[in-house]
Amino acid sequence: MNKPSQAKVLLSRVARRKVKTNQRLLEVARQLFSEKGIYWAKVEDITEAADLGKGTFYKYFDSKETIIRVLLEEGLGELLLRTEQAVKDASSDAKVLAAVIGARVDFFLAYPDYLFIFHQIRGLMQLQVDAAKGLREVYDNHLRRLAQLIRPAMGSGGVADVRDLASAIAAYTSGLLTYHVLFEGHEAVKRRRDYFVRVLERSLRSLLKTGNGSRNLA
Amino acid sequence: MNKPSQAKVLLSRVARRKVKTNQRLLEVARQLFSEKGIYWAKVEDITEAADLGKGTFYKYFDSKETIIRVLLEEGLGELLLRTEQAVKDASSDAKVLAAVIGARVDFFLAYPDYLFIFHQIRGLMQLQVDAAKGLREVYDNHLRRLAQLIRPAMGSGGVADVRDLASAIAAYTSGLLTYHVLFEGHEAVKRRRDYFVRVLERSLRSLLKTGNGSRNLA
Amino acid sequence: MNKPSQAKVLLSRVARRKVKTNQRLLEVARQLFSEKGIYWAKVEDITEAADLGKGTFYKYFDSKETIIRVLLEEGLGELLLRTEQAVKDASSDAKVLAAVIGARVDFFLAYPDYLFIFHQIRGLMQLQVDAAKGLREVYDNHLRRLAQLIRPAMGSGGVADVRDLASAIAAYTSGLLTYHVLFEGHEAVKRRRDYFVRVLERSLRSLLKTGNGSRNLA
Amino acid sequence: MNKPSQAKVLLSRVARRKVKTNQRLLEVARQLFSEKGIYWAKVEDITEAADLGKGTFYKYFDSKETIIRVLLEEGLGELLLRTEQAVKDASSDAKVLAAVIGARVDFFLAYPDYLFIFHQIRGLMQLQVDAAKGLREVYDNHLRRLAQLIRPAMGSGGVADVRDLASAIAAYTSGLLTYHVLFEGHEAVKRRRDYFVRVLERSLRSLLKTGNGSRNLA
DNA sequence: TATGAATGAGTGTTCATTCAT
DNA sequence: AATGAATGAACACTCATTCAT
Repeated sequence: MNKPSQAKVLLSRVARRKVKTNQRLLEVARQLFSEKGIYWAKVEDITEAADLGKGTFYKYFDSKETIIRVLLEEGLGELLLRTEQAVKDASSDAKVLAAVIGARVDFFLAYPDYLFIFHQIRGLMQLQVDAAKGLREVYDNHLRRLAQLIRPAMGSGGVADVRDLASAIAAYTSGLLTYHVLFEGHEAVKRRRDYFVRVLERSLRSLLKTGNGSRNLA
Repeated sequence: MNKPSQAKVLLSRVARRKVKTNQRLLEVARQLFSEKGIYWAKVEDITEAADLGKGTFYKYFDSKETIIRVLLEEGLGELLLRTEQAVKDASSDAKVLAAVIGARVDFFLAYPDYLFIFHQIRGLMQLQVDAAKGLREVYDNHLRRLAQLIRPAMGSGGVADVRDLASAIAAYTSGLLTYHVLFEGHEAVKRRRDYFVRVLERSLRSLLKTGNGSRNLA
Repeated sequence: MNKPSQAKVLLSRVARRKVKTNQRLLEVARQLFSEKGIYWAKVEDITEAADLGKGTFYKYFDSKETIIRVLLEEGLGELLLRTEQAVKDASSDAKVLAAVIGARVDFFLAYPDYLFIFHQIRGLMQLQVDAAKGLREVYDNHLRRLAQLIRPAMGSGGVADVRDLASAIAAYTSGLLTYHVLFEGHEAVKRRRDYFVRVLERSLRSLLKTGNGSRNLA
Repeated sequence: MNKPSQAKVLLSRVARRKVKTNQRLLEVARQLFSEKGIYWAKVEDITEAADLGKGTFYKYFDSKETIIRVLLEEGLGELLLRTEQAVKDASSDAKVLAAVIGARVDFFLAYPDYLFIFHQIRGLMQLQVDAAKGLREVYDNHLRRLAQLIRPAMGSGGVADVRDLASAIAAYTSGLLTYHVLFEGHEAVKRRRDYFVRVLERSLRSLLKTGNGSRNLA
């Protein structure tokens, strides 16, 4: 009765350590990718900043590409979580869009590194390059889930596909914020948070009304 | 009377050939940078696609970085040219903004490759990387000129600096189009050209009215 | 009591290996530079001869230029060490010059590769080429130290500057030996070691007496 | 009677022009090789300095290696010519050595570029590199002829082979001058021309007396 | 004949990844 | 598990040489 419990405690201590190392690598990578760019940030830069041996990196991630994908997954995961909560909390269908946008804006204001990383990854995804394959899948999955989330609240708007609205929400929000954070700084944007939410909602509603007969390229 | 003319023809034939090769390299680079990304498109990819020897590239451009900058310069140059014409053609100050936006939208619809290249370059510019230095200079110069162009037509709006409006015009336009061309395709966006001009004008005017007390980071 | 010692042994094994690899690279480079010339000996030739991967070279030396400089520094360092010892051991001021020359001759007979490498580097140093910059600094530093070493023993000879004598010692010794080792072979020169010391001393003393009103170009 | 003469005149004009271009290339190459070094001076540097097209170089010389060899041949040819004259002018056998040395010193003072070029070429010749083959042959030929020239004047000295004396004359002279021109400047050495001749004669006579049982490596 | 645009083998260097310790 | 020394494929770039004009 003691042994197993001891083993469990020991294991969980090791396990906790592993989780911590994993997170440290991800955090450091996020920051470096944002500062220096995905290609210019070297694996060794990451392990050095995380105060780990270079080999350790490969104990946690199969490759540099993998950590990029994991970072994308984590970011989009957290983003979805917040979006889900926002949808739940919305008092009416009419307020869902604003709530969703607000959640996403808040996410990027909480993790501005992700703005620049997502900018780079969006650039990557559209390239005819192997590195892009896995990323596109992750991103598409996020859009799919986002679409499911907002579908109930959307009437039969002009947009043929809620999926298109989802991708527009994603693109507009991070596009707009990337630009403004870059030029006005994180703090200034934070202060005008509500303004940006309003602008985005208006733009997206306008998109909704117009309809666009788009074919989704994804 | 024949000799000199012949010589001239001969000379201009060689000269024309050089100009053509230069253009071919730029065109091919533009396409490959757009398709595969600036990082993944190798110099040899470019020369191969242009059906030239690898060394030839370096007769025309000092380095890979140089061709990226030249491409940026050329693109922004053409963009400015069209913008200038649009401002001249505008029948009133009130129509200048729409004209400018229209010119820029038309540019990107004419050279969609530039959308993706600019997206990448904008990503590059903000990085703390040597490669970014020269590019930022070129881009800033463009924004400065754009600001000069629209200044006369702008009253004293809420935006402290016309320069901020200029950078917003640049960022909003290519940001919006990048996204829509990617997801709806070039043709679909072309058809809705006027819609996008209207959307952009409205967003930018809204920005103008709001004012933002931004500090320009550039 | 065992663990730390084990760890220490383990660490020193790796450390020793590193030192060994470093030395192997330097040795191989010294030999190849001497045999094939600094220009014709390629980095890959060196790593191949050292039975290492090409990338390993750059873990130990920043560039090919660096290993040349390190080789020069090491050679001149050892040369200075032997010269210092010789000066200390000299029983009188009058014997210092002969002792210094003897030490330098012995050095080159012990490491004949350095004769040819120094010949090349001296050629390099005088060129108006970037590669020469760092080397000249190292060499000048050596001459400066050599001058300090012999100054106490030198009266006020006809040479305005002991520094000039130092550079003459350096140049005459390796110049003469380079030629004779090349034409008579290492062994033959070794046998006549004392003869060369005498010849060099006489030539240098003659230089001293003459005086030359030279301006030192270094 | 007219035609051939015309043809001859025309031909000789062209021929003269060719000779001139040839000489210009050689002169420019000599200077650049001396200034920047044989490897660092590019073929294009030479043609550019000579104000010729790059292709023209290859109309006159098969390769870069060829021009180096021609330069060596020309230099050694002129050197031999002057040496021959000096031997002829010598009033007695005893004065031949001094005359030969004087002629060679004067040559290098007239064409100091050759000092640095010969330094480099001597370095090259000893390398186990293909580029060295042809050069060694040219140099050896010069030494052979130099030996023939001085043989009559040499009694049966201690040197087993006059050939060894010849190579010593060649090496000592340019070795000593290279060093002194480099450190004291061309002008200073010119002023002390007679001193250097005396020093060299003494050193070489000392070599003669000693004998060395050397095996010639060439 | 003179040219210089074009070439591509060859070089130094980088960096993601592996693996012995 | 953690490490970091070692690796080598891959890349940007150079330059002697060729050849069409």
